[in-house]
Amino acid sequence: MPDADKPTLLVIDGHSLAFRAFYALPVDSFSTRDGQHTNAIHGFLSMLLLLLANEKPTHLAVAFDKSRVSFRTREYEEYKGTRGETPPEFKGQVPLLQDALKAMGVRTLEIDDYEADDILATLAARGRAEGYRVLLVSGDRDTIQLVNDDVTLLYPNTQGVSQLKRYDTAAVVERYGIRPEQYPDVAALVGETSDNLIGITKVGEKTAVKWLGLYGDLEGILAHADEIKGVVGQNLRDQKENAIRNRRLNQLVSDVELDVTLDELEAKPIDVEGVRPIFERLEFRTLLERVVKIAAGETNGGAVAPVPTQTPLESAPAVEAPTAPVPQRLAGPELSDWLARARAAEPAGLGLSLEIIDGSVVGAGIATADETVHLAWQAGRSDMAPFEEWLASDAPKIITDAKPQVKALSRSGLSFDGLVLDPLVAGWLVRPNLTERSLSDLVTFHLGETVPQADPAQLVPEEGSDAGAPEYAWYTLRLAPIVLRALSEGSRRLLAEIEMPLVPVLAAMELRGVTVEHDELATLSSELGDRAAALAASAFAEIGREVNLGSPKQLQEVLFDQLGMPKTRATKTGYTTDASALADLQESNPHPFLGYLLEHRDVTKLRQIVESLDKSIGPDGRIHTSYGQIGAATGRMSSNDPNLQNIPIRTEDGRRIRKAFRHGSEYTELLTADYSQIEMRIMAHLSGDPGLIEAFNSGEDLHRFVGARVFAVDPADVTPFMRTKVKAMSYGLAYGLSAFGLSKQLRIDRAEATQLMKEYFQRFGAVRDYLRGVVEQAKVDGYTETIFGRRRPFPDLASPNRVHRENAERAALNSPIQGSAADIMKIAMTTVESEIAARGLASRMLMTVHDELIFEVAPGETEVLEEVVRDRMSHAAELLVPLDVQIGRGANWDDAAH
DNA sequence: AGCATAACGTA
DNA sequence: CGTACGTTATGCTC
Repeated sequence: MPDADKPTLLVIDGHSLAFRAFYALPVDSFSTRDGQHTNAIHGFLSMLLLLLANEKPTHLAVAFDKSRVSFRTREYEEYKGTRGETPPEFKGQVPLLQDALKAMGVRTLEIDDYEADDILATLAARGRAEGYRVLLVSGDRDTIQLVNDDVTLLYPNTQGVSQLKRYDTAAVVERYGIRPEQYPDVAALVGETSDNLIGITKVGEKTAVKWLGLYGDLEGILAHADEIKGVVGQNLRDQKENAIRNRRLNQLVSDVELDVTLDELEAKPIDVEGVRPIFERLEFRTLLERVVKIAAGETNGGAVAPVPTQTPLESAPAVEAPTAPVPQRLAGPELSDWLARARAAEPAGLGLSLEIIDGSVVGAGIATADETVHLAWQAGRSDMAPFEEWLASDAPKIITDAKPQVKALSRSGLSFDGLVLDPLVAGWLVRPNLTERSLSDLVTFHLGETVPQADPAQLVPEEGSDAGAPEYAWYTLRLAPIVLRALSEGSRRLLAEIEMPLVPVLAAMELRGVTVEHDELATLSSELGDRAAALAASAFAEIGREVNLGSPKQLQEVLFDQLGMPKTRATKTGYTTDASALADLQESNPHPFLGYLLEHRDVTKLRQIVESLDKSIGPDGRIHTSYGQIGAATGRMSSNDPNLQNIPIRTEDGRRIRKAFRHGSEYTELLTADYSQIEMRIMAHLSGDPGLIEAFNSGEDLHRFVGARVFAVDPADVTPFMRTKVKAMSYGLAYGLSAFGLSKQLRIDRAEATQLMKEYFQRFGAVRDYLRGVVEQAKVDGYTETIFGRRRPFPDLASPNRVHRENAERAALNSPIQGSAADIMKIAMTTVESEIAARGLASRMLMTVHDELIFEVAPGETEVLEEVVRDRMSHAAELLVPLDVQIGRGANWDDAAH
């Protein structure tokens, strides 16, 4: 078989190379924010990627020394005894390196009692026997003995690990003047300082090679020791035991028992998703990009070997990233023709990116795989009609971060339809714990390329448009197949049927906003301000000085130093002064200061919310929040600028804020609709628990029903206290509540909490089984899944760190429940919105708060809107239990609550 | 100015 | 030692 056709086995001495890398790269330049040194890992992986690219091994392994002791140290205590303590900066890096290699799918090997070089020797022998071309990488000269026609050694030079010298037989002969298999004899005579093997005094490389030439091998030399004249001859005779011992120790063992076959070392495509968390933890940005590139090369070509590249360490990849085509400027019939051709060329959709200034569209970029068009748009330009028609049609469009662009289209009076994919949303479905928040993040992550950064100084507002949109559209189009491929089939359906249709719905809601009365808020704010000032004054009087009540640091001084209160729960920076700790202190060490402080906290918190809302009221008298569709890892939406999902409701003062939320002047009232106990219903559905299902079908109050079962009494005899307990228990379940947490929350003792949980699970055992099953399944799959196929990965379920692991377990437990509720709400929102449109109603959906929707009602539409909302919401999903929707109406948000 | 932390509002 | 968010003030570092 010609060499080129042979499979290539690459085996690396991990310890030796990592150590070389450690000394080659400055420790200070490679460490994570939390102080973990990474220079050895970085250098090693960088070298590995280079090797993968250049050598294209079909099979791959990295060998490590299992410990510093081996059969050699047992035989000769001083073996490697000259080596000092391992530098502490190096020590911790090896396990992390091994983790990273595992994540990359690279097999690591270590064998008790043997050194990594013995593993190299064994694999070299096996590889040769089985017809492989073998490449060894080691910084240990003993491995020279392994070189032959099929085995090549790559040896790092003094400059580090980025350049490896190739030793084949010819190179060994040239460098040492001997054949590779003779090298151990030379080394035995000369000695090896780094292994603490002392050779024959006055015998250096030259003498040893000369002797070998004369007598063939070490045995021959020793047999003829008497013939060798002079002092060196005498030294040889005196010290021959050294040479014999050295020779015994430097012979590598080529038949170590390994628990792998060569087949099992086959190089696998790199799983980018698996590698990413570890590389991110190590803060290896450029390396990650290189890995992504290699992986992308594999998925495209299907080849095992990575993309060919001569990448020098830490410089830009030699393989040029493709660049976007030069945009054409088209209008009128030309534009029309181009769009027709482009649509035929890209049936899955064209890439689109809009240029937006002050919220309005001023231009657009449209892309196919190899062409881009740049349009300058303004209202009334007739030669833009083909573009406007295309926008309004259901012709498929792909837009990264579509929501703001859909809003801009709407504001500019352009109709829009046909959004089939937003790679930002799709990318979030791939990795819901996202870090990619922009097109450029996605491109770096999925394509391993960098979006050319537009220089702000270069932006020429010529014809009201800047360069950029065509390129963005082009990158968007290229991302599309990659993010789609990364999604499971269920996730693709979720994307197409739930997430994409939701985009224009959220855009419309944001544009509508909600009327909030400034005067109401202003009055409330000043009143709260007065109360805060009075409370602060009272608090200061109690301690005889003024402190900043908003500063935990200063409060700690007051509480623990000045007032001598017992220390509370520790935080990173001291001791907590949070509300529950202060309440505990108030019980154990009553002090008026605590009461004033607690109340001051409440009042200032409310005032702060009021102030921030007030500032957000626009010139139209309305607040336009922004919904984060890719906000929460569970699938929920978030709200920001301002957050309308944390408006107080529990206290009277809080509800006064809700009273400031009104309907617009064209409307008659607000209508709120919320799912009652949706998470419990989802638990009933997912667990199939007969008791819980019966509870929801019975029409009885849920907590009363559950309480009756748990405490074995009639529903009528369930006391409020019993109800409170089971309610806390029920809700806690979905969060992975422990007996400890339950006892703390209910202020009952641990035994009672444990007993309560026991009774609960005796009656509702399927719930417990389900919750356990979720975590177990997640440990197997690595992710959880909602009813509608939304996945969320949980790498930490396998964490050796108990705190991390148990946190992941609770999150995994909760995710399908919270996530399914989010799925249902998203479906409801989309269907309600389209039903309102289909019926031609003027009423509008304004807000969502996780399980609640808020509408403003147009004159005369109360009944029909209520019917539409109730119908669409309750039929958003068919579960084993009904989805109950509660509806309320009123002049403001508070009154509309039921 | 940018960042982390503690605290706290909602579902 | 209960999940998921966003916002704020404080106090540190740059």
